Amino acid sequence: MCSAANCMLPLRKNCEGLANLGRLNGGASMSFGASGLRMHRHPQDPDMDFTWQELMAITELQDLEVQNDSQYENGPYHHMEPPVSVGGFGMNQSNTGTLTQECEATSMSYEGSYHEVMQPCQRLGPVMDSHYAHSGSQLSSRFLPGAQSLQPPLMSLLEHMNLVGASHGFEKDSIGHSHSKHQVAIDDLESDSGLSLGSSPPLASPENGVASISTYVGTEPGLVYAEGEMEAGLGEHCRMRDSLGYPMDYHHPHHPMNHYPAAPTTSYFPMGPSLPPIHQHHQSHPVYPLKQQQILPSTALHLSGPGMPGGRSGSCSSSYSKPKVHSAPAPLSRDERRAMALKIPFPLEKIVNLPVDDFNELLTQYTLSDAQLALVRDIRRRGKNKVAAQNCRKRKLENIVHLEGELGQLRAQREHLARERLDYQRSMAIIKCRLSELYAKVFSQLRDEEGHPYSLDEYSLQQTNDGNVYLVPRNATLDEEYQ
DNA sequence: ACCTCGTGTCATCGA
DNA sequence: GGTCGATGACACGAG
Repeated sequence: MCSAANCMLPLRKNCEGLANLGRLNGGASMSFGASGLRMHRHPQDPDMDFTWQELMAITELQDLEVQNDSQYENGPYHHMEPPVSVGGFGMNQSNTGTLTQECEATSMSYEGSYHEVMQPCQRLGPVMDSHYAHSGSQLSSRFLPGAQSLQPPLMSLLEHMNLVGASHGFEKDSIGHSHSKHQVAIDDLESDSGLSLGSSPPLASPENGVASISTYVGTEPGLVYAEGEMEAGLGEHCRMRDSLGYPMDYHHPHHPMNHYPAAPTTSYFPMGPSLPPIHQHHQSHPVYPLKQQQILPSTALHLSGPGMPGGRSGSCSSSYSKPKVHSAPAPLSRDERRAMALKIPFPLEKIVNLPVDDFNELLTQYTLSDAQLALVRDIRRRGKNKVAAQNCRKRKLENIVHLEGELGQLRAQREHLARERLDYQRSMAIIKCRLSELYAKVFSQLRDEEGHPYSLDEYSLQQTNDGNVYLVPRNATLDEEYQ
C-alpha cells in the first residue's frame, strides 16, 4: 500500500446495485478507510440519493462507453478523430483519470461538436433538474438533436436523466432495422452478378450505370439503404436495360449463348444455308464502295466442285448467294472477302464456332492450299478473338456499373456512420456536463472530520474493480491493493 | 480538324 | 506445344 492509500476514503460499495445506494448514502456519516478519516454529510439532502444514483449510473456507463468506442474502432468506417472519452471525470474502473470540476475543463477535448452542446448545457445547468423533471422531451428536441441515434447504453443513461424522451424507440428501430437491411444490400452486392452474356445488352454504357446506381447514392437515412432493393438483381437489371431500349438477348451470331451447333443460324459468312441473310448485329461493318461489292460474285464460293462432298453443292451454292432482303445488303467483312477470294469451301460460321476437333476434321475433308489453310486458321482466330473482345468489353462495362453502385453504397454508409458518430459525441458531451454537475454536488456534501468540505481541486473519486469508490488526493493514485 | 465511341485486330498471358 | 479465353493496346470508321 502506498502512502496515498492512507488518504483514500472508500465512500461506498456499489456492487450491491442501485437499490442499496440509498441506504449506503443515506446514512448520516460515512466512516471508511484505514486512515480513519471520517466524512460527514449534511443531514439528509433530499437530492443526494438521486444524485448518487445518477452519478453511479453515469459511472457505470463508462464500461459501456468503451464498448461503443470499440464499435467505432472495429467498424468498417475509421474516422480520423479519436472517440470522445469521459474518463476525465474520474470514477474510473481502474486507476486512471481524475475528476474535473467544470464542464469547460473538459470541453477542450471535444473540439467542434462539444462546444455546440456545452453552451446550452451550461446555461441550463442550474435549473437542469427541473428541466429533467418536467420537460425532458423538450430538452430532447432542443439539445439532443442526435439523441435518436444513441446506442442503447447512452439511451439508458439519458433516459435515466430524463433527457431523451420519446425518441428512443425510433432510434432502436432506425439502427436495428437499417443495419439488417444494409446487410441484405451487401449480400446482394456480394452475390456474383454473373457474366450473363445472354442477358447482357450489347452495350452497357457508364452513363446507364450511373443512372442505375443513383438509387443507391442517398444522403438521407431513408435513402441510404434503399440499395437493398438491388435484390432484384439481374432481373431488375434487365428490366432497367429493357426500359432503356436495349435488347435483352445478345443476338450475336457467335455469342457464347449461341453455342455450336445449337444455333447455327447466323454466320460471319452472310450466305450460310440457314443464315439470316443480313448482319443484324454488326452495323459498324465498314460500308465498302459499291464498286467493290459489285465485283464480288454472289456465288463466289461454290461448294460444289472438285473435292467437295457430294450432295451439298446445291444448298451450299445457295448458301453463298447474297441476301436480297434489303436493297442495301450488309457489306462483307475483310475475312469474308478473303474467304471468297480464296474460295474457302465452308462457311465462316463453322470456321469460327466448330470445336477444335470438329474443325480439324472439317479441314481433313477438304484439300486446302497453304494459303487457304492459313486464312482459315486466321479467320478462326480472329473470329474467336472478336467475340472474346466483345465479351471483355461488356464485362468491363458491367464491372464499372457494379463498382459505381458499390461506391455509392459505401458513400452512403460513410455518411450514416458519420452522423452516428456526431450524435454520439454530442450525447457524451451532455453526459460529461451533467456528470461534472453531479460531482460538484457530491463534493459539496462531503465533509472531513473537522467539517471542512473536500475540494475538487485536491480530491478525485476513483472506483476500484470491486465497485468501491475512493476519495483520493489528486496527486495520488489508488494502490493496487484497492483494485 | 478534333474528339468520342464502337468495333476489329494483334500481342500477350494464363489455364 | 497447341488451343482457348481474357485483356490491354492500337487502328479505323462513324458521328
